[in-house]
Amino acid sequence: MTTLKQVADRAGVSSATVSKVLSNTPYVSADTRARVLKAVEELGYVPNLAARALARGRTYNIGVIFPLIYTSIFTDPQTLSILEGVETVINERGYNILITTPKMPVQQSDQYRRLVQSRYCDGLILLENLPDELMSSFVASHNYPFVAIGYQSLEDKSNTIRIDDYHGAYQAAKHLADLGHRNIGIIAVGPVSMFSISERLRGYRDALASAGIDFDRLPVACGSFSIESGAQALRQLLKADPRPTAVLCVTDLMSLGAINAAKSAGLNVPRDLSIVGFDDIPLAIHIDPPLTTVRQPSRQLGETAANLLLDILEKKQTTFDPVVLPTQLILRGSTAPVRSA
Amino acid sequence: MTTLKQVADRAGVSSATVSKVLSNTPYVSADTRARVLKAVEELGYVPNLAARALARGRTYNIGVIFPLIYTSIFTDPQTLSILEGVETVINERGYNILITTPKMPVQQSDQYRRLVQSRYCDGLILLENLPDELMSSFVASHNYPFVAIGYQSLEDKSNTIRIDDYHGAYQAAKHLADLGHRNIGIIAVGPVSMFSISERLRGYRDALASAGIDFDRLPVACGSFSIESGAQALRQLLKADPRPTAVLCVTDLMSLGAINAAKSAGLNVPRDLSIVGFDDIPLAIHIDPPLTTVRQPSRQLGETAANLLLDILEKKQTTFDPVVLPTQLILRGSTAPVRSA
DNA sequence: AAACAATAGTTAAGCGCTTTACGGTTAGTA
DNA sequence: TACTAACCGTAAAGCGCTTAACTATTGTTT
Repeated sequence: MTTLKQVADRAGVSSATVSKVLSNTPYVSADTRARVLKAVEELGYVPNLAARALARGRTYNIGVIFPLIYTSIFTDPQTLSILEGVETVINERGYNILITTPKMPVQQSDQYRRLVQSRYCDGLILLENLPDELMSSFVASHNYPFVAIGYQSLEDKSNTIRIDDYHGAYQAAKHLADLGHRNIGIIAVGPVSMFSISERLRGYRDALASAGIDFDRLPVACGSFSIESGAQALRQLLKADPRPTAVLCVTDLMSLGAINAAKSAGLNVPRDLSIVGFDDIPLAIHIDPPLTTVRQPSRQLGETAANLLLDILEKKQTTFDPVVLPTQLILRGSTAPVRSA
Repeated sequence: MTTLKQVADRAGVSSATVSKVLSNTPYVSADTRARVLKAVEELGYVPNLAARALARGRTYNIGVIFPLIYTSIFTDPQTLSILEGVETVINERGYNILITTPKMPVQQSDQYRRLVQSRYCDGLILLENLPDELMSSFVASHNYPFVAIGYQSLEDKSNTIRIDDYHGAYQAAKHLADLGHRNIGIIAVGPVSMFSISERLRGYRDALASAGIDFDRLPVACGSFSIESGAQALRQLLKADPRPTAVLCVTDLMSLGAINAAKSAGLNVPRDLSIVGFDDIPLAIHIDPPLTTVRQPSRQLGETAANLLLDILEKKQTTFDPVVLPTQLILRGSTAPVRSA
């Protein structure tokens, strides 16, 4: 392994000078600079990042902590889009990305604690969606720079970025109400409580209330994010009396299961049953019927989070006010007006 | 931030002793050990990993390099499963995982070179699937420990692990031939050439040859991994004369598109057209009709790769012979006997 | 021509940890 | 009892890099 010293010897300068050249510090003559760069080239020198990290007090690592809830984050399209956005920005801006997916309870995860306490990263991006598993306060108490994606309950709620779950859900529910549906089944997630899901449910509730529908009298079934669990939930909802004419589903993946189950039960979607999802996963447009759903800018969420964190680290700003990205109702073929009985 | 020195002072010993305690070196009295651990506890001490890395010459980072081909790796279910397997093992065994998805051409990617040359990781896991973008030789030339997932062209082909694309494809094609299909369309991927895809095509070719079918006279269309591209490819195949009665598709995602397109064209799958995929993505069982496909143990691929790499790093072994994991044909509803005209 | 500023490069002190070499004890053995 | 061997703990060097502090040179200003 070539070291700074070897480059310095070859270029006939001190190692401090080489360091200066490599970090673009001013006050190095063009001639020296050239000699140094030549030596670097010839020796194929690349700085030892561990040494640099120690000396500079910065690792150029960004930690990404995405707790796994029901399933691996690697099977959840939304989380992946976020991750994709994060990865792009972090790498473009010259940092490394270090991923951890601790199991619950997060606080007891070795990985998690190791990462936070060893300060092996310059900053952290947290997926903060579980009221019982909040990381921000712990991380903040270590004076660790971070950005939380989701909801968090620090006093000031700063450094948080999320999508507008509430209004997205509101629109979805309003859409069904506008189509004349009154008897609407809900597919939620349980028993683990998640901020985003609660907000979506709150959106449904308020929208339906505006249409004179009492959310609390509606049939509710809980899934666990998977397609299959959505199918099961729908089967359960179909037992309700009177049978729902529409279903609000808090995630797209479960909507797929619901549509399958509805078809298997001999129902035509949307004629007999309208279904609306949430997320707008890439697949949503390819299923039959194409899914009416709420689009959320997941990739942008990741990009923004990463950019904000790096801006903070690079002192371009200190903290930032909560950012809320808008959602959008996408009308496709899985919803239709209620048929008069 | 608490340092070793502070712990040492509090425990009334030298920092060397603290270091010994923390690394379980023998010859420390139970009493001293207890005092040290107490001080560690009280101060909430956690070692600075950058300093440790510098002193030990090991970072406990494992780099994962998955080049992005047509799309982000974050949208490819197979890659994700591999990643999931890798992540699980790496974290369980106390390492950190550092992910990079360089754009092509890989060799010119800054991220890629930075990671390889700075030796910031103890070892690398490479997704090696592109003949024109081979990384192993470059990495090996840096004396960097690595494991390649896929196909690579180092002389000895050691330290490679992959699935049995050839036999999986062979079985898929044989299945169609056994059902009486003679006129079979192929949905491949192009124009970028990939080892795994070539092997699958070779499997098709040999199986069909055994059944007396000349692969070269079969209609072929190329997609680009996405669902939509699969749909387009199928539309193209349907123009062939005579129209194929079955389609072999090199990936499941494109099979989904193909099924959709077939339906849109008024064809019944499998009655009018049999379709068989490759991968067995989670969704395969949930579509209509459920997809006949070839299952590959992607997660296990990732786990094995990670375990082998760590074994090498921990000197449990040096190199290993190529590992080939078996594939399995999964019969579902998208294939049926050919109808006599 | 004196005073100062800007430029170019060096020295040396760390960053926080690991580890070798070594001194001092204590126990075991002949 | 003397000698070895196993223990326990410390001092100090060093991993490879950065960066203040410093010297020396050249250029600029009045």
